[in-house]
Amino acid sequence: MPKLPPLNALRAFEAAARHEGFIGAAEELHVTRGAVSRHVKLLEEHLGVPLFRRHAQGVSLTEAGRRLMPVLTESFARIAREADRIASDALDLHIICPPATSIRWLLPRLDGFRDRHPEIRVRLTTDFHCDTKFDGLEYDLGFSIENQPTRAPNIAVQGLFDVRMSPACSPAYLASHPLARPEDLAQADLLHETPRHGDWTDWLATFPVAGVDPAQGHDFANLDLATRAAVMGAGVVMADMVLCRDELEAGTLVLPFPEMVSGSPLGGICLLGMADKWELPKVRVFRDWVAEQAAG
Amino acid sequence: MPKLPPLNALRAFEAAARHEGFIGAAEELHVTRGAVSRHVKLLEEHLGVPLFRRHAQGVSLTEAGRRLMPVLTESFARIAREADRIASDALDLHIICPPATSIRWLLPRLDGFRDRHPEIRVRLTTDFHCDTKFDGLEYDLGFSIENQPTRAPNIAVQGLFDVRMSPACSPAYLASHPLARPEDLAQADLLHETPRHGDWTDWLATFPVAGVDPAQGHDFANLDLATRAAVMGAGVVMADMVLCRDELEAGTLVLPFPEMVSGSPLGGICLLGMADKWELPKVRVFRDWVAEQAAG
DNA sequence: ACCTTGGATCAGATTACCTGATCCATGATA
DNA sequence: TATCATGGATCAGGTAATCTGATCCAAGGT
Repeated sequence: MPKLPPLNALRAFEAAARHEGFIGAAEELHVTRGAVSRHVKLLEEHLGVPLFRRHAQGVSLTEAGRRLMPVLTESFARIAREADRIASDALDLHIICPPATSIRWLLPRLDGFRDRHPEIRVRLTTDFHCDTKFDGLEYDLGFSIENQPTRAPNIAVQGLFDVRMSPACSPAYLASHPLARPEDLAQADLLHETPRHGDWTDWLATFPVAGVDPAQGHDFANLDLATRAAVMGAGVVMADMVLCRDELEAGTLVLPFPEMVSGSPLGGICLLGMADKWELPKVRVFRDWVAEQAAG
Repeated sequence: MPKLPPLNALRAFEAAARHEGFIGAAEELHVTRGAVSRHVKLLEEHLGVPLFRRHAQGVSLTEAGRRLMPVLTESFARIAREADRIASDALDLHIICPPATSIRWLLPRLDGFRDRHPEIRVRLTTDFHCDTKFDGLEYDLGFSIENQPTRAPNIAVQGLFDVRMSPACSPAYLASHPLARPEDLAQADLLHETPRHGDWTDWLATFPVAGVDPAQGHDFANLDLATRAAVMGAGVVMADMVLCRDELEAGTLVLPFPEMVSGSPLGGICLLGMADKWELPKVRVFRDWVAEQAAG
């Protein structure tokens, strides 16, 4: 098992070797030359070999020193580079967001945030398991669909907008599959997102409709895909009023039962963050911007 | 300019990451878990990112930790490996010796030393510039041809044998180039070693012979090559009685003027060493063995 | 012969580090 | 469900490693 020499002595030696003198190294390390001299001597004693030849003007490497130096220079540079990258990543704003919210709501607006705050580099991770994954370590903020506002005391929450759902389909689908009454949904193709798979169940809990099997229909990996399938006329999706606003305004999706929009029971979209980071400038600024977007 | 985090903290983190826990790391580093905890915390503060996720049983790496760990593991291993090699080389006995002495005297005897002291690994460097190169840093002992026994006070010297020189040639050369009297050397092909080029001059200073031009003849990179050229009948070499003993005993070289053997003025072969290492076991043992070989 | 440069060295000050005790959260055990 | 075991966090206090700053010394340059 190879043993590691004293690391600070290695660093002093490496600096001295690079500067070809102890004074240069001392300046770089913000210590006196005596300290560098001591470190080098310690390392030489540890290894049992002289690493420098001392002459009147500076020092020069011995064979042993010449072998050791490049290893140290490269290793230290590699460590410093990686540590720097990690530290600078920590300055970025890391956000995690579920797929549909990410692709249909956040991403289209994010350029606006970047324009307003070019100094903050936003790094968005789109993943379904936001709420369970969110522990404040990897991510500064997380989007989540919550109906219980209670969480661990160190997690702060900021509500954005309610989840308001209603069945939606393309005008073409509506023409070929008459949906005059809610009961007609029993014959319709229901479109689901698989990970939650509760959208239809939740809505039917609010608006009980006899004869509709909430398990029937097609499954999609996320709500965005299900919605796009609905636009293409594949069936009826349980559409979120906010996330599907573009399609509803453009008329590519229509609501057969516009009066039957479920409200808060299904929960609301909110932002999660660690309580101790909640007021960091980068977090604060993003929270304010998101709140503004959600209101507008 | 990337900045290097505290190195001891990096080492503690690396060990903790490898052991997936602070206790294992603490044992490896021979400290308490509190110390490891402190180091890791320090590093996390330095980088501004958590490196571990703490749970009840041990810890697991965060994204940042997962990026940092392999860099450290590899770098430290590389440093430890090289440092170990350098340290173990320091245990070897490093000797520097001029070419002719090396090839004609030391090397043939060295197996005998290895047999007697298999625990000492001898590393022989054959190089002309022994005496100037020898500073006790790269080499533990150096062979040198000295005529002035005074050196720096920190250099110890041990005489081995005198340099005793006399012209020598092959029997065939002698037959075709009669060398009845020293003056006949004026017509002979003199064989020189180039780096010193003083062998004939020195000998002629002891035995002045009218008409002989010490610059005339052929040059060889070292005395061994010149001697082998003489054996092949190329001319007359200034042969060392010790280094050419084999050829003289076998009769492949003969001395036209056996009574004209120069003595101590040309100096003697000796061993050089740093005074402070002079009595190290490995040095002592080698010195004794060389003295024995020189006497025998 | 003088001065400048650059490393070696030492006593004393300072800092970083380690210890060892205690606390706390979690998951296993009964 | 209470208890225990495990493993990390934390803190005050002591110790050891490290740094400072003065001084010394050797080697080149002028």
